[in-house]
Amino acid sequence: MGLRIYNSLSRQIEEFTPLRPRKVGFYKCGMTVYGPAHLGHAKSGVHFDAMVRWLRVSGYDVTYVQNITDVGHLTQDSDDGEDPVTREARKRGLHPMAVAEAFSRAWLDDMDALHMLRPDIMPRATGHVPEQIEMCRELLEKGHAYEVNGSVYFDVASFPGYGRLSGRSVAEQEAGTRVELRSEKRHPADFALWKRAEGGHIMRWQSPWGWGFPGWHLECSAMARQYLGDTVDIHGGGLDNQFPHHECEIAQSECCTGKPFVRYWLHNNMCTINGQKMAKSLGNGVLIRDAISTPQPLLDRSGQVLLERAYEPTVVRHFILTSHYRASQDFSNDALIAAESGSYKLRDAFAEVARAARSAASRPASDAVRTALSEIEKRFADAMNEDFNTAAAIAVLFDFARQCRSWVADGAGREDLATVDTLARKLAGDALGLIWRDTGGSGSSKQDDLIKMLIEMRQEARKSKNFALSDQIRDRLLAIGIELRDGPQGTTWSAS
RNA sequence: GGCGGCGUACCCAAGUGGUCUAAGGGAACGGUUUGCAAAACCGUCAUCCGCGGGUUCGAAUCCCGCCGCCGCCUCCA
Repeated sequence: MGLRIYNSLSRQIEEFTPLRPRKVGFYKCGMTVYGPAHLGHAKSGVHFDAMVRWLRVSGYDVTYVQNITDVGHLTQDSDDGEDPVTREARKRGLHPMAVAEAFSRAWLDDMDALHMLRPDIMPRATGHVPEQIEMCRELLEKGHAYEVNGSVYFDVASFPGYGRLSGRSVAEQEAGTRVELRSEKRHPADFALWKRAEGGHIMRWQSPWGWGFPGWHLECSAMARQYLGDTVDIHGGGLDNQFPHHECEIAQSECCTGKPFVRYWLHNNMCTINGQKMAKSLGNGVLIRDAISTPQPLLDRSGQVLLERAYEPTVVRHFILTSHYRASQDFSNDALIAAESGSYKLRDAFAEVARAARSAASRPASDAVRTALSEIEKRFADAMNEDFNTAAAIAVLFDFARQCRSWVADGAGREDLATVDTLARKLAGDALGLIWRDTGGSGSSKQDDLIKMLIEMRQEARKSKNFALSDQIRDRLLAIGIELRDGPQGTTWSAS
């Protein structure tokens, strides 16, 4: 069975067929770099990362493009308001590009921590101004845009498809929209392709219409076209960007190229924390960097606990993947604790297989193991192929982990265990990006040797029934985060 | 006001017409194991899927009504 994905455009699950066989052009709306990334960015990023990983594991040659918005994204509406990057720069007394640079790097750090694959191309809006001007020019030429006082607006009335993605009609919207006075636009739904730069505007470029800067929506159309061609296979982003951002992208791109812009639109749902929307006004936003490294409990503005402590990045990732990308997900301390216990169960089972694969005796490969593995792989693929059901895929991993334990306990041979280990790395690691922090025990460092020595001393104490001493060794190691585990094959340990 | 989504056990969360007396995880409880623990393993844990109707041979899954929660419509992943 091949991949089936939910297409926001048709509102149903469709079989996935890329434009060119085995090749996928994947564009994801990246972030606007005026602040550090929060858990919402993590949810979106992790889910789209899992999709790209799965496409690649499935044999597709994916070109993954994720933009960085560093100019043009206005805080108000398309013809008024300030660029948030510029606003942040003013607050900090920095150049806007310095702000963009700082938060771009911070975002890369967060992505890396959560084991998101770096996009193949991370284009920036400011680096593609000529392309945007060119697109603007084409749209004017084709009669889909008009210029007013140095700004260029897209003429929504010229594109009958406008509203199809988000299920709105321009006429309906007019009724609910606040009356826009003193607007230059012909129609309230028209949006800016190019904005005239007023007096003190720092981020500005020379254009056929004078000094100005590009509108937010235009960058994605221009950059997607630049790197993926007129039609991209998959375009992803947050549900909150479905309207107006994606709607506007479609209008610009299709009017410009005359071709369908996107074959499959994918939208991830939003997240909440303790049942509430994360909002600046509530002071309950949780940054990725805090979730994975805070030394103390995270509180909201009213002193309520958001997260008791930090969680390993892979635990955060695991938690995100236990819900579907189109479902909303609530972050809470309890939920993360539960995810942590479960995630470490997988980690430990797979680590044990890897360990056993190095030490087990050689033995002819077993048909039973081979059959079980292909069964696991099939169930996992079925889950992922059904609109990237990562939650169901993780459920398969738990079954897999249980079997791993029993193979090791039953003394499976080195060859079988190596095959098991390879599959575990493929499904958990390559496909889902569940790559846990090294818990030690590979036996190569001085610390490992020391712990090994203490374990041996504890064994001596236990043999001579000196339990006071053996327990003391165990307890004191635990106090510094090293947990001993006694098993039939001896004692293993892991460091937290 | 307009548009859309959701409500599954103590918690998280899959499943969207029959294989569902509902996956998986966490917690809890009982047991095996252990010098004692931890880990691991086995077992128990929703006859039922917000509530009330309806359609159907058959519904958690479709339709209608109600209640509750959330999102979008202005920037947000």
